[in-house]
Amino acid sequence: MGLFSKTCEYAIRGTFFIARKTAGGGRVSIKDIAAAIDSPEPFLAKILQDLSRRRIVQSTKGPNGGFYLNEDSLKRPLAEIVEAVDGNGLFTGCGVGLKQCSEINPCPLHNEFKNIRNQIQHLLKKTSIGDFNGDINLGIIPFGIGN
Amino acid sequence: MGLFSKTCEYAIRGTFFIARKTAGGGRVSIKDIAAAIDSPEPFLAKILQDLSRRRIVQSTKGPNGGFYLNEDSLKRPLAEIVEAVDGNGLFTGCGVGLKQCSEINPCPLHNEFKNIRNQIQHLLKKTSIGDFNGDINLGIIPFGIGN
DNA sequence: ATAAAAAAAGATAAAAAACTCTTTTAATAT
DNA sequence: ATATTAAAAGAGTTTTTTATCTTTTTTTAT
Repeated sequence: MGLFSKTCEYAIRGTFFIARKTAGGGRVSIKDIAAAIDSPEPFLAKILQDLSRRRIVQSTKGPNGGFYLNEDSLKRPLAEIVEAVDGNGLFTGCGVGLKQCSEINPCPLHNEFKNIRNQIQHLLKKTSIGDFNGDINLGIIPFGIGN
Repeated sequence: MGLFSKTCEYAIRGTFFIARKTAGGGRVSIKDIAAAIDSPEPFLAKILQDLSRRRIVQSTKGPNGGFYLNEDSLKRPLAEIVEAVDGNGLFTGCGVGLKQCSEINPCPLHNEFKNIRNQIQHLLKKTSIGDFNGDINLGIIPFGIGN
């Protein structure tokens, strides 16, 4: 198990790919996204459907349709995708699930976990969906051939 | 989803409880452990069975039997429980599952995730199962009534 | 030796996550 | 208007995780 569920990883990778691919305008189809980010197409379709309902990504049907991102969406933090898909379990509660553990009565590991989780949250909040589109990423290519 | 699977949380809580409860000698039964750490008894039994096979906890059958920890086990890092139960997915690979991402060709988030995961690993490695038994924990009580 | 206690082992069940397939709806080009 | 394209919606299926139940084995006390 990684930090995120598989569903969430697909959601992040898919959204990053849409951002990059449609940076100059246009749309990209589920088929193309799925192929590029190595995810099962119909499953990804469901995930993006959900993100679309939540206005995290945009889509249109019909010829020349597909997924894209508007300006607002590009500015959204990664944290919104993670929260939408995995909830906030990564950021809240006791790290080891102790009922009696809280801010007031912290378990011995509480503050250390809290520190780590705050860092995760900070990273996901400061990173926006559109952050890695341009030359900013210094030649690093986050996706495979055909990106 | 938190950092760990539920199975792993039960394993950690259970082992901590065994450590504390048998610090002065003796054994503790699954029944008592399950009640104290708020986990389903037969499920916890399976988990501890597994940890027992891996020599992470000790057990004996029969009257006055139950679970306990020997000196070696008390010194083991929490990381061993986590690895045994959840594997090393939390510490390795790309944070968002990018195939093309690696040390040599890192994705834009690679190093930030790596840093966070190293911290998690360090915390789990430096913390031993027996660490929170004595006065060390400064009056903090990690378990409920009857601990 | 026998009975009782307690974990180990094995087999099964329920719930959640991951994944697939089919039909419907919306958009566009002709 | 019609055909075509592509996502949305809905209804499954499969796999994994979480949880339960029953039987067996081991240990101890009597």
